[in-house]
Amino acid sequence: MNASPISPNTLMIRKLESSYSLGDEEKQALQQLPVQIKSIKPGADIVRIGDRPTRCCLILEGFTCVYKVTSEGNRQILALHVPGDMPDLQSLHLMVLDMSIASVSSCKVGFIQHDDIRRICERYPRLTATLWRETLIHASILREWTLNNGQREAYTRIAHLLCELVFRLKAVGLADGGPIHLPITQSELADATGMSSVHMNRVLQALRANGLIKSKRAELVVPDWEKLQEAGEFDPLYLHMEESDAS
Amino acid sequence: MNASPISPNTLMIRKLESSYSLGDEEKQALQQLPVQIKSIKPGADIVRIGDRPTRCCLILEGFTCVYKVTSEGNRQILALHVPGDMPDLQSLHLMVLDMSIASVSSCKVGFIQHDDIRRICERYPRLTATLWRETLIHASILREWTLNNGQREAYTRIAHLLCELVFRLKAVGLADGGPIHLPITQSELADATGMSSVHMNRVLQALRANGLIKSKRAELVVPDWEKLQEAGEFDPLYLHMEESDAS
DNA sequence: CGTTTCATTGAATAACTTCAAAGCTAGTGG
DNA sequence: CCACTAGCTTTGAAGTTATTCAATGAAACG
Repeated sequence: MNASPISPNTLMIRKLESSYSLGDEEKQALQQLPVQIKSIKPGADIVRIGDRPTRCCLILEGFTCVYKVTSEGNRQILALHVPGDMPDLQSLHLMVLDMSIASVSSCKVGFIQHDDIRRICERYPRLTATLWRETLIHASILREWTLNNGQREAYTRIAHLLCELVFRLKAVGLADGGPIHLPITQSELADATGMSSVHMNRVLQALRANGLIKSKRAELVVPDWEKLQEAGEFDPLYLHMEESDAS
Repeated sequence: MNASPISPNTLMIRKLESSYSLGDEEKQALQQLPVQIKSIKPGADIVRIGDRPTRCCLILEGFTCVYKVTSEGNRQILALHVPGDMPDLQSLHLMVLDMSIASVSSCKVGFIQHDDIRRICERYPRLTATLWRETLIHASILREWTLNNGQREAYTRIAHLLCELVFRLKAVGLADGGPIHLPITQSELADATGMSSVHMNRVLQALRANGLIKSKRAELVVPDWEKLQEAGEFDPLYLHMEESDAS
């Protein structure tokens, strides 16, 4: 289905380039980064809170999530990542991980050594800026999530989350008008939006009843994007795509 | 009360140094950054969503918050900042602001031109790392907030938030064992934790009844830190203080 | 074909919100 | 110095949203 013939490095470059222009030298440097590829089963931890990583990960196929758990055992999903994302760039500068990352679907992940990244960042400051920017965009997305979870009622909240996912998948070519492969359970969506899975189920039914989505298992269809966007109060500004920074 | 005789630059350096070692050259460069100081009334916007800032701000006195508002007009506070914090470093790399920043109390803010920061970052890559790190810590704090708001019940949630505020104020010398000057209204605490101000009021009363806090107006006393910490399930790992990165 | 995981349903309960009013406190201007 | 005002806190009662528990149904996997 996503039998992508492109290399991990090319995927990364395309993603970074999609919101920030890169020079030829930088691209070549990225192209030569060693990437260690690993396949991961659904629901497995990739890195854990408390770890002191010596490498960053790059999502190649499938979905992953960032999460934390309270002492009562309640899980909050803090981010969902799609192919091209680098979820733990922060470990370049924060020694101890303050969150865990797990696979949501079965997926392929590439690992890049911190040392390798640091080396090319020293040489190409523009690359530093690009990676910094990537972490800033993740922070912006989390701000929107926090607004969403804290201030919007369940119906709007879920519509918003679905809008974001579809939008981001479109950006990496994993969604067009047709059915979207979205292997995320209702329970996981519930953990991401801070609600119970029972309520998630009921609200999804309401969205379906209103014709905003069609969904079964791991497949999502959005018959009317405008309508869903409106229901979710979705404004993609916070994703910071298509900004050109010529400074 | 906080008649701090130290300069804005020194405050910034101390804050950055408190979690990351800086060389003499870097410190000197920071020391020479031009800072434009401005006094701001309570409840005033400092920068607004949609702006394209050409400078960053540095909190010198008082409290500020980052917030976003839904189209229904509900406000979510996404961060609270204390003196020494730089809330919008992100604007160095994201052209359009995706959030607003407002004063919570009356406060003093320093403004530093992007160009000036970029100049010294180019020259001292270690400084780039330090500022990047600062933005990453803010992101980590937001993750904890999102976990807190999404998964913990009101009582625990508020205890947690209060723990964090006290902890961060201690770190910049604005809290010792005694009464803490905390000019934040219950309504603002409610907006930060995603609950109604009425409920916030009732839960604060419960915390007081249990002897975890004493509070009136803009003053907070924590009679038993251990107890409050336990009630809030507070573990300061996510604040990433006292990490030494000698790499 | 059995097992597991995920989705769906109903009913009872709990947590929290909303609305509306009243009480406090600090600051303001006479 | 006092009365007034504005903003913040507190209270009660009713209503809503969402949770929990427990069970059933449906699809995927080996």
